[in-house]
Amino acid sequence: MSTFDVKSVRRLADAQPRPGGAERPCSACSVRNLTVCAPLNPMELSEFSSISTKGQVEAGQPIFDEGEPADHVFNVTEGLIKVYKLLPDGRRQVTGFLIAGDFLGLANEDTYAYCAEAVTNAKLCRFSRKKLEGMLERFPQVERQLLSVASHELAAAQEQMLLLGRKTAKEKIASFLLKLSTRCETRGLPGNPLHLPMSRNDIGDYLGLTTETVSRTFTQLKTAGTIRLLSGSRVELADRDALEEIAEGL
Amino acid sequence: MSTFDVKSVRRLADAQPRPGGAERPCSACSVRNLTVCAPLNPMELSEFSSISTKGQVEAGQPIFDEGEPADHVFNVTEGLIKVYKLLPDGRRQVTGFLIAGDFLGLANEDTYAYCAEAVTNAKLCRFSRKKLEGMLERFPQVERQLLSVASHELAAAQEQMLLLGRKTAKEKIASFLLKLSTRCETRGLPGNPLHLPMSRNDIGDYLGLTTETVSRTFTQLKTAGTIRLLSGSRVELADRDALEEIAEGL
DNA sequence: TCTAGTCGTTGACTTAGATCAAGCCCCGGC
DNA sequence: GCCGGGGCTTGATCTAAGTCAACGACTAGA
Repeated sequence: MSTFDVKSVRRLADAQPRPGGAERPCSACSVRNLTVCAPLNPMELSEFSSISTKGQVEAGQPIFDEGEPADHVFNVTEGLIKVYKLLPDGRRQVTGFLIAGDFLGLANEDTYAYCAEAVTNAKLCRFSRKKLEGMLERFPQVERQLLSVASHELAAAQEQMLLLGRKTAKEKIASFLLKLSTRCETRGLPGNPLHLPMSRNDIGDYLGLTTETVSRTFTQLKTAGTIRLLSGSRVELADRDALEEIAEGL
Repeated sequence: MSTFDVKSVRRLADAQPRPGGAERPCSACSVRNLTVCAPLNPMELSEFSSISTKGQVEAGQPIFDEGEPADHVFNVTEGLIKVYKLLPDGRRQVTGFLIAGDFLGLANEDTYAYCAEAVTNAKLCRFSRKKLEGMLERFPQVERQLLSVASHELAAAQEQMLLLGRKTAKEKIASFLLKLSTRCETRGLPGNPLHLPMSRNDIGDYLGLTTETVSRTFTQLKTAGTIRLLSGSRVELADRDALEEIAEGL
């Protein structure tokens, strides 16, 4: 396994491997059991890891843009990534926030259908798509895992459509906080209090709202005692049951 | 291959195979080259088809509901299916309209995460999930195809999130008409004039709008000469370029 | 042919959330 | 400690789309 970093290149997708890099092996990966690599045994993992490179991106840096050749796929191992699509006039829809263990770059076309950008400093594990596809024949369990990941993402996408199309601002915020909290917990990150490193604007673009409405809704929930806004962009979900009722429109 | 129909049962998912049924073989299937079966050669197809049953559903009949055990997956061979999710108070989000060649039931949980219902009389090809999973080991090209289908659906889902979160009513309607039109064309169905057998209400629930707004927006586009409303719930896309500009917010 | 019911259209009015416009707070650099 | 600037919050106002209500157009069945 080689390494790379993006101190000097604009995009992680363009970064060249740094062959001599000393890095923790995949077997010691913090998200070992959460990713597409999970079904591999140690020996297989070692072979599989030969096509991967580890890298890091600084907060605010793009990883790839919509329309670029989709040459790589990634595993997020640390930090927060946002994925979004744009309209010509600049309107933006954030389609997902990715955390440790999430897979990035699943696409069937030869170009990316969306942009990906680091929200915080982040670390990723990068695979050449071409090499990965070659590997899949030898490791069908990874392909199975990819299908499973895609199915889960599809279910999540449908849930998000329900949110975007039919929920009120309050319901959207409550759903967002709950889903992110449980997702963090399943990845070994603190779920309550919950860290929200993304801006109000990012949250708005994820929920189909404006910054102002996001802000107002947070204060509303705070005033009702349902959440508490802490320092360091942290939120405490003070009354989870209430949030759950709000999220479902009850 | 056996057959079944749902004259006497409420749900296609519950219908029992009718072993003696005389049916066209899979090799003569109208969507042969559009579905997950596409990568199979005639011999493989014949073996593969042994686990499938063909069936039909009448307009308005459910195929399965959210939360039911996800025992089957389906290929739509004829007609129109709608897929949707509900909130406890009845608000509904249609997450997709499926036509000939579409795959239904992709899910990774043991229960369906959404409801599926026939909009028009429809024909489907049904597979037991358990048997299908067993087959996948023998036919990795089908698994590959499933991953490809899932990736495409994921990209479409992200496109729909952009629509739901950030587009205006007019942009939503224009995007909807264009996308459905091209999708019909790739499946060998007429794309212009376009048949819209679903109700205004269904369209609204797909686009995050109300019936009234859908109706008003249609008249608006009609008045502008961009579309023409024909008899038999058909729409002519009179000015495709204009529609495309509207859809992208230009 | 009449009738009842469903779906679509149109109009009048309301409203959730957007927009516009200040301030405020917090953090980093000097 | 003192700016300076971005992000966050709050207030005032506006508007796209929702709601409520009526009516028209098909369709299916008596």
